[in-house]
Amino acid sequence: MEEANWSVGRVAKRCGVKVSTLHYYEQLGLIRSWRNNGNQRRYKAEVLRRISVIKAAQKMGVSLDSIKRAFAGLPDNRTPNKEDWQLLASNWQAELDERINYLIALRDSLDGCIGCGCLSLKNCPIYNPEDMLAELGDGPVLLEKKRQKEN
Amino acid sequence: MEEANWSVGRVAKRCGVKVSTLHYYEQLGLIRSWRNNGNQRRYKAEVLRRISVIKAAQKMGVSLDSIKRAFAGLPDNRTPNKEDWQLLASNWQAELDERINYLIALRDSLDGCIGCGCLSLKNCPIYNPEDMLAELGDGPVLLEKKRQKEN
DNA sequence: ACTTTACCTCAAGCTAACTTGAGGTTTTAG
DNA sequence: CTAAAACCTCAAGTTAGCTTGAGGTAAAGT
Repeated sequence: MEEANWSVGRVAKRCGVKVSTLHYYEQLGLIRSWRNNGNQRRYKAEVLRRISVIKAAQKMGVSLDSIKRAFAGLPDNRTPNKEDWQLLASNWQAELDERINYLIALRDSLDGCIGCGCLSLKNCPIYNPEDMLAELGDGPVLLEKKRQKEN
Repeated sequence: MEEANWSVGRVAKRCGVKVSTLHYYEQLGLIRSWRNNGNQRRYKAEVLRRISVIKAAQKMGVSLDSIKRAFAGLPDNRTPNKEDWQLLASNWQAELDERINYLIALRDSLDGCIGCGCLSLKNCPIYNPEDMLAELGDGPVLLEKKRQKEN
């Protein structure tokens, strides 16, 4: 019960996730632990921040895979510190901005459609797949697509 | 090749979806067809609008299940006409508004975090699960939750 | 007529992000 | 010391929204 030494159960409770989720994250390489004599997982307090960053990113619609790559890009694969966090967050924020803009665009064309009751084959911006909305992609996956193009 | 009589392939091409997607939607009861002599699916042009509504709703983050229930709520389970569409769209738009607000709130607290580099256990609005973001729920499922409460 | 598309059904597979369960061990509380 | 609570591993199940494949039929082009 020392401060520096967390069991899965405690971490889970503190972070509001299930133990199985922590197992899963560890399996994916998102968090790390060492084992005590009895083969039970032990964590540094650091893991709490790491999990919080994961959860924050997920709320933004970032995939675990993407988060993993972001972490991997940090020097020494360390848990994000202030500066790291700022960098990650601003990247994800850019993605978030795009998603918000996409949704706003969608909402606005919807506005038009509600006004006009259109959905006529030719004119409706929502009806037609080839228009401006299409260019914006599928929202949450935007950053992914860009990254893949860059490779 | 008459106007009133569409094959799956034609519908798929026109709507920019795969044939298998149409099979799938039919299986879910989202669209309907009848069969010709050779047991092949035939559709009314109506189906195009229905699929467009589905796709538009999906872009807004509405689940197929939710869409199905929305359709089922229409008189006679008909394909949404202008007025129906206006009703559906304004419901979904409300949900969309909430999601946008949620994301904007998230982005803004992120702004703060980028500025302060916080993520201290006590203060950060993103770090703590119990704060205002939590109240807003998980975004895309908002409408679902509400509906379930109402039942 | 013939050949290439297009279509059919049904089952199984896929991805993400987890959860559940079985069978067994370790810690902790009293 | 003992019993309950927490932990362990590994495989399999879950949900959404489709896609893929196998094995076979129908329609369309030439």
